[in-house]
Amino acid sequence: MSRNIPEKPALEGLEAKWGAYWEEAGTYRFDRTRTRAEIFSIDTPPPTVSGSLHMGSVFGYVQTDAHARYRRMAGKEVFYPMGWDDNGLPTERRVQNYYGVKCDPSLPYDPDFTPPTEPPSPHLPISRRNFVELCHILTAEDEQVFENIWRSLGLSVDWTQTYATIDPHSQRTSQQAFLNNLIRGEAYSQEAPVLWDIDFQTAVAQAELEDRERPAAYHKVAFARPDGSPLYIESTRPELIISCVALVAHPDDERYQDLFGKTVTSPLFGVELPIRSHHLADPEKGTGIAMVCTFGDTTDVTWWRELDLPMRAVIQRDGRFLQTTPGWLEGKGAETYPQIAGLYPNQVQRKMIELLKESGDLEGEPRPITHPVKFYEQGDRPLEIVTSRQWFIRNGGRDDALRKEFLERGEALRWVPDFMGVRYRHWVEGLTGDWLISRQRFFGVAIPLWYPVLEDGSTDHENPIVPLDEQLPVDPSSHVPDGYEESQRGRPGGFVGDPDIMDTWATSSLTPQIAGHWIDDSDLWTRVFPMDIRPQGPEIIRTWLFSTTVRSHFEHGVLPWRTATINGWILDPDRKKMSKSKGNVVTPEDLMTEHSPEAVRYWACNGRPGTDTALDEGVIKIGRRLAIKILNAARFALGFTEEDLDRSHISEALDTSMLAGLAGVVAQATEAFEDYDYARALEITERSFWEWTDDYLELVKTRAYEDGPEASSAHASLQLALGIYLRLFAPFLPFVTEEVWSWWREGSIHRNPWPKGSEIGDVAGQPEVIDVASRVLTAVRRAKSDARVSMKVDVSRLEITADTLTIERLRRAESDLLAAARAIGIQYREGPFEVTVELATDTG
RNA sequence: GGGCGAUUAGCUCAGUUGGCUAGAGCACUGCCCUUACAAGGCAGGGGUCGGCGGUUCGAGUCCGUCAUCGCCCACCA
Repeated sequence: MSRNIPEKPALEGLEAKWGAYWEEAGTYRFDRTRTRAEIFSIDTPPPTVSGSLHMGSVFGYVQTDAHARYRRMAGKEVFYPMGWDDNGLPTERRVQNYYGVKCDPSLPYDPDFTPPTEPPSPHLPISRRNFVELCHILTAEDEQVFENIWRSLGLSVDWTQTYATIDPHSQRTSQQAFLNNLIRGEAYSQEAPVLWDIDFQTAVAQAELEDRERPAAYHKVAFARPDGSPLYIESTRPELIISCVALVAHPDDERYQDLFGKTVTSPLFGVELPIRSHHLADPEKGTGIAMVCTFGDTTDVTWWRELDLPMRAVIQRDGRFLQTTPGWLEGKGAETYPQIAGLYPNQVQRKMIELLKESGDLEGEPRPITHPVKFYEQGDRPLEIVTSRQWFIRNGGRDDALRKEFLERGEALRWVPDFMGVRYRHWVEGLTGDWLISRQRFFGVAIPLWYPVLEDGSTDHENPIVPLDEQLPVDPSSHVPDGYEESQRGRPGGFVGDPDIMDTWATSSLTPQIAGHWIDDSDLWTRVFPMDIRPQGPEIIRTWLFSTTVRSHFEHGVLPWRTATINGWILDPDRKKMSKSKGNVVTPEDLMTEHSPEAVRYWACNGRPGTDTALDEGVIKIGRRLAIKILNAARFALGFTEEDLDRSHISEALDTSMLAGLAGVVAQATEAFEDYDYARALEITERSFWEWTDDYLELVKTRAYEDGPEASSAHASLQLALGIYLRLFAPFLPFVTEEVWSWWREGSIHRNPWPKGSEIGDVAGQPEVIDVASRVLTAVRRAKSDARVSMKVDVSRLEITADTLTIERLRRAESDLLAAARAIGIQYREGPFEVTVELATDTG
C-alpha cells in the first residue's frame, strides 16, 4: 500500500476535508437494524436556538461527543440525534427584537406581510399567524448556524436524526402525551392563583422563577381596632391594603392573643377584617402581624387557602389595578378608589403613601430595606399573582406518595458525578405545587383541546373536547373538533378552542419520545428506549431532567435513561483576562478559526465531569500543539518503510517495554471511559504520548534509521503504538486522528475498534526497561544542558551506579541508550542510583 | 437563611481507596536550528496544598470549624 504522507502536515483544512468525508460515507449514520443490547442511545439536549452559541454549550456537547465516539469504537451502535429547542418565549423575544414586531392576536392575518427592514419603535403589531411565521423563519436560520458550528466541532451526530421542538412531529408527540396524561388523570385544569408576568402576560411555573434582590421599604400602617385605637402592621406593599382580606399573627404571639377572632378596619377603605392566627406568621418580621392580601405573595396564597378567606383581587392580567370600583368597597372606600383605578402597582403605592399621610394612618417615614422578589427568569418586572384557569401536570408537589415515587426514580438513576443527584432530591422535596404547563403565549405547541360553549354562553371547562389521534397535531384556534362546524365557534351550543400553548418544557420533557419516535415508529422506539445517557447542564436538573422523568414515569413506568451525565459550569473569562473594553467577545467560531476545532475540543475534554472550568485560551493552545505533535510524530513513525509490519517482527527489549507500558495505558483509559471520565482518559493518553515522543522516539531513532531485524522491530513497534495512540485520541481529536489513519489504514478510524491490550499481547516485555533508560537519557541531557552544549555532543564516559536489577534492565536497552546519548560505552557500578557523565568537550 | 461544589506553583488545572523528596501545561530562566516537529526540542527555578483545631505511626487526601468564591434553593408581611 502506498502512503501519502504530506511533507509538512498541518491542521488547516482537516475539518472541511473530513467533515465532508464523514457526511459522504455516512460514518455516523445510525444502523437501526441493531438490537437494543448493541445500541448506545443518547438523549441529546436540544439547544435553545436564540442567537449565538456560547462556549458553555460547546463544553458540554464536545464532552458528550467524546462519550459517543468512545462507545462507537467500543462496539456499540450509537444513537446520537440532534434537536433544536425553538418553541417558546426565548424565540418570541428574539423575533420581537430582531424584526421589531409584536404579536396582537386580535389582528387579521396578512398574507403579503414582509417584516420591516429596520426594527421600528414602537414595535409593529402583527397577527398571531404572521408572528408565528416569523418565528419559523428566524429559527430555521439560527438552526443552520448552529448545525454548522456542531459540524465544525466534529460532533458525531447522525444528521438524519434531527428534530425541532416546534416541528409537526414534536407537536404531535407533545399533544399525544398530554392527552394520555389527561385521560389517566395526571393532567388537570384548575382556576387558581398563579404567578404571573405582567409584561409577557402569561403564567409561569415554579421552575422558571428566580429571586432578585430589590430595594423596598417597610411602611408602618395603622388599622383601627374596634375601640378606634391603632393596630400597626408593617408592609412593603401598602398598595395592596385594598385587597387585604385578614390580618394574621403567630398563634403563640402573646402580643396578639386577645385579638384573634376579633376584627379591625382597614385605613382609607374602611373594610372590616378578621384577625387570624397561622404558624407561618413570623413574630420577628415587622410588627409580627401581617396583612393577608389576594395576592401579594405566595404566602398569601397559602393563608388564603388554609384560612378559607375571601378573594379580593385588584391586579389584572396586564398588571393594572381594576378600572372599576371593586364591589367590596362602599362609602368612603368607594370614593377613594377612582384615584388608583387603572394604575400600575408602583404608581398605586406612591398614591397610597400620599393618602395615608394625609389621613394620618402612616406612622413615621418608610424604612428602606432590600429583599428578594420573585421574577420570571426572563422577565423585567416583579411577578404578580393572578387568578386564572391553567393546566397542570401532577409532579408530586401536592401528593406525598407520588413525590416519593419521583424521589425513588432519582435514587435509581446513576448520576455522573454522583453529588448531582442531591440537586434533584432537594428540588423534588421542595416542590410546592403541581407543574403548571399552560402559557398564555403564541409560539408553541397548542393545548389540544376545545371546550363546549353552553347555552348560556359560558364555557364548560370541566368537559373538554378531545381531538382524534389522527387529527394531531391540532391547532384548536383554527381546527374544528369532530362533530362540529367552524360556524359554531364561540356560539352557544358550539365550542371554543383552548387559547393557550404549552410551556416549552412540556415538549422538551419528551425528547426521548420525540427522537426515538415513540408515536410513529415502535420498532425504532424499542431499540433505543430507555436511553443510555442524558447529558445536560446542572442548572436544568430541576426543569428538563425532572420533567422528563415525570413524563416517562407516567407514560412508560420507567426511568427514561440509565445515567445522567452532568457537565460543569463555564466561568466567565471576562472577569479575569479578556478585556471587555476591547469589545472582543470571544465566540466558539473565533476560537475554532484561530486555534482549530481540535484545540477547542481539547479544552472542553480537559474539564472534569461536573467540574466548573474557566475558559482558558492557554489550554486551547495546548490542544493545538498536541494535534500538531500527533501529525509530526506520525510522519516520523511511518516514514521508514511502506510495509505493514505485524508484531512478529518485534523483538527488541526497548520496544517490548514501551508496548507493555502502552498496554497499561489502554487499560487505564478504557476504565476511565467506562466510568464516564473522559478527562482522565485524555490525561492518561496524553501523558503517555508525550513520553512516547520525548523518550521512546529519541531512544529508538538511530536503530530505526538502520537496516535489519532490529530496525524492523522498531518500525513494527512504531506502527503498532501509533495505531493504538491514534485510536485512544480519536474520541477527543477526531480530525487529526482520521487524517493520520488515512495515511496507512483503511476506512474511518471512528468505525475501527477501540484498542485492546491483546493487540500487544505476548509481545509486551518489562515496562521498567524504558523507564530506567529514560532516566539515564534525562541525566545525559541535563549534563549537556548544564554544559550549555548541543545534544549532539559525544559522551566520552558514562558511568551508572544502580542496583543489580536496574543494571540488568539497562543492559537490555544498552545499544539504544548509547546511540541516543551519543556515548561509546557504559561503566556500571552497584549502589544508589547515580549517573556520571563526561562530555567529549570537557577535556578539550 | 439552607444545600451542593470549589479553594494545590504567578495563571489554568491533575492528584484513584490517607503512605516514599506534592505533579502537568502556560508563564519565567538557560541551552540547542539534533534529518518527525523552531507557532519546536531539552533542561531548570518556583508551592507553609485557604485559616485554625482534631483523628492517625503518617493528612493535599478523613472529621470539625471559620473564611472566600461559584451555583442551586428559600414564605416578597
